[in-house]
Amino acid sequence: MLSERRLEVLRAIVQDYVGTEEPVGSKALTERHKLGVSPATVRNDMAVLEEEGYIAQPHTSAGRIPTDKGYRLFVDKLAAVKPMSPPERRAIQSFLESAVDLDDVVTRTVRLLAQLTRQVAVVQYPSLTRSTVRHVELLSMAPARVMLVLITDTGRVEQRMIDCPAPFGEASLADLRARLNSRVAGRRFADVPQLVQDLAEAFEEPEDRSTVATVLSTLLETLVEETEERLMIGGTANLTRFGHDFPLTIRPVLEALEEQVVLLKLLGEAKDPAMRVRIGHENAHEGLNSTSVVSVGYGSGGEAVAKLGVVGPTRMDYPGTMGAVRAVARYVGQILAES
Amino acid sequence: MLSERRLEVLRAIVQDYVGTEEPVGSKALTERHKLGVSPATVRNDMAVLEEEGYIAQPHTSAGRIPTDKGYRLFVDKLAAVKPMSPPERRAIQSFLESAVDLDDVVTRTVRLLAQLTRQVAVVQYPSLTRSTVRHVELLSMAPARVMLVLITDTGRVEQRMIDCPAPFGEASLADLRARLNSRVAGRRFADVPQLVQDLAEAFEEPEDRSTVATVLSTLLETLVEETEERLMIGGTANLTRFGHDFPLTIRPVLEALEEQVVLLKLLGEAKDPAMRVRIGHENAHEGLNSTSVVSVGYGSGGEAVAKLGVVGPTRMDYPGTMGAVRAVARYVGQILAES
DNA sequence: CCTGGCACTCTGTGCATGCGAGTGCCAACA
DNA sequence: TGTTGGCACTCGCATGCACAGAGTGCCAGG
Repeated sequence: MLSERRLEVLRAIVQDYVGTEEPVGSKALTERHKLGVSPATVRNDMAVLEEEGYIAQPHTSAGRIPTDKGYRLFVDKLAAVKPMSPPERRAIQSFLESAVDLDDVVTRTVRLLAQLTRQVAVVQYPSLTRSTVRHVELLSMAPARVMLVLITDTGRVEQRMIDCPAPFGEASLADLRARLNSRVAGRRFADVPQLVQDLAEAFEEPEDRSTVATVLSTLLETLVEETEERLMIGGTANLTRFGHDFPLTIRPVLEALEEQVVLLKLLGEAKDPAMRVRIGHENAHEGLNSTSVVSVGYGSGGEAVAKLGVVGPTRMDYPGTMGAVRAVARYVGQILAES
Repeated sequence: MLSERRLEVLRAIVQDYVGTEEPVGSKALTERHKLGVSPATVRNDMAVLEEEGYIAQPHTSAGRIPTDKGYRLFVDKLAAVKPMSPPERRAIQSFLESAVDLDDVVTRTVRLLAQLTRQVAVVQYPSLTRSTVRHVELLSMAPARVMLVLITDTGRVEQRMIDCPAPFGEASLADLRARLNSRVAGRRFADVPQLVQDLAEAFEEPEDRSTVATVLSTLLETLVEETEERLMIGGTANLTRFGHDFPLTIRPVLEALEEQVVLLKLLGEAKDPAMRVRIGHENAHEGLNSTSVVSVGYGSGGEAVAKLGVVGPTRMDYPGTMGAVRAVARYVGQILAES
């Protein structure tokens, strides 16, 4: 175990490096921080820290910079999440409150996150599977064409066109609509395909209804699959603040940001709503090995319906970023619960 | 007026510079192109071209690069739009055909454009104002809460929640819905607010209906305003191919790309569907002074319902880019017409 | 009007040099 | 044992300089 002072030295190195973007040496450290010891002592400590893999030097005779492992220790043991100031909180809340619909909430959240953290923001749309159904609607568009509209308690609306095998009367459509709603309204979305399946089996009589119900069931499943993964990103201009060598690092990051699949993995397992920090090589995706991802779940109730987070250089202000991410997630949750 | 050969020299300079990204000199030019004259002659021509402002040299004793004015001449007089090859056309068509809904069409179009041109792609959603209404629906969500759902002939679906001043019976809702649809279905979207207004005035009887109709009218107007401007971008990773000095150029471009308003202006006046090329300083937005924008309208009928285009360095392959943009626009139009 | 030749101007590169920041190690000290 | 000051050493980086290469402008001759 590292001594108290060595941890203090590590903390100082991380703080200075995050601020200056330059390798930090022993002398500069003792000048900027009140460590109460001489540069020589710090040098010894640094040697140990380097031995243990927490810091490294880019070249011999240069200062030290934290490694991924060093940042990890910093995040786990040395840093406290920095809470937002009351004015900041008010600003967040009022900015989010003026959103008119779900799209707007997400758009605003992305902007807000990007501005607060000065990094790239990623916000996942509230998951269908973990929302409950508020309303299902069937609209007759043409004799054999029906549009299905789904509305969730998080305000999300999805629609799909259905081509029916046979024309469909307005009366039977109304009947189906009523049965459908009485079955699924208020239920969790994940259960809906099964509920609809049951509904289909309950029919014995007119064939067309049962076939439509079957079509519905499969349609709902694909709908869930397809729309599960929507997300929105913003603040990509902040990538230019990555660092001096950034032409090399920025490209794979931009590429990764265009891959929805990668991003979703990035935000982490959707189950747990806890804040999660992935540092450098802890990210599975290779292009993101020099970035860190701070993500957290948000939701209207106690449970997370989706995730949001930011992507930035490993050299980032972790306490501040974590504070901002957490605060935004909290307020988005509130807004969704109200709407 | 410039002589035939001088135009030929300009064309050669543009082609070489676009290919190599390096200033092109007289000797290299005569080697790579069969101009039939000696380097010295080319030098004289270059001097004239520079005098006229079509080309410039970054430093004394360096080769020449085209100016914005040079590219403009090239695009207007010297370049023919390069048509896509049949296999490319087939690929475009089949890729777009497998889209399941409007969102998917737009997403795919963006990807396609970005891949084909290797530049940043921008696609505007089909305009509400210039579409026609296929269907309007009113859904009762709660006693005094109604959801309005709009479906256009381009497959676009928009919805808004309405808080009614007083509870609203299912019967009167159905009545209103029927009247509404008979009035607006098949009409141009731009006319809808007025039509609904007329509908409201036609009512004399139950007050609630007329108030709801009024609410509807204003709601529709704001809906149009708010949703007019949706667009999607992609291929930002291609920004890294901008050039050596790109850390300076890329930032304002990324910033501009996040400003919807700027982008919409960028695509040009929505009225005319003709292909448009804006080169360097021809772009009003300062951050885009070193980029060119190729945009064109697309639509399901003969008329443009929206625009799409790409943003790239002024040093781009104009014939190829224009060919790709035009082809994609054409096929997107087809797909929309079919759906 | 075109062409070859020539002098001139830059940029980019390789190389030697000097400076400064930072390190590692050691001997001395509490 | 842990801390400290001192000292030699190592690099990275900036500077200065010479040189090659590409390109230009201009001029005289065909």
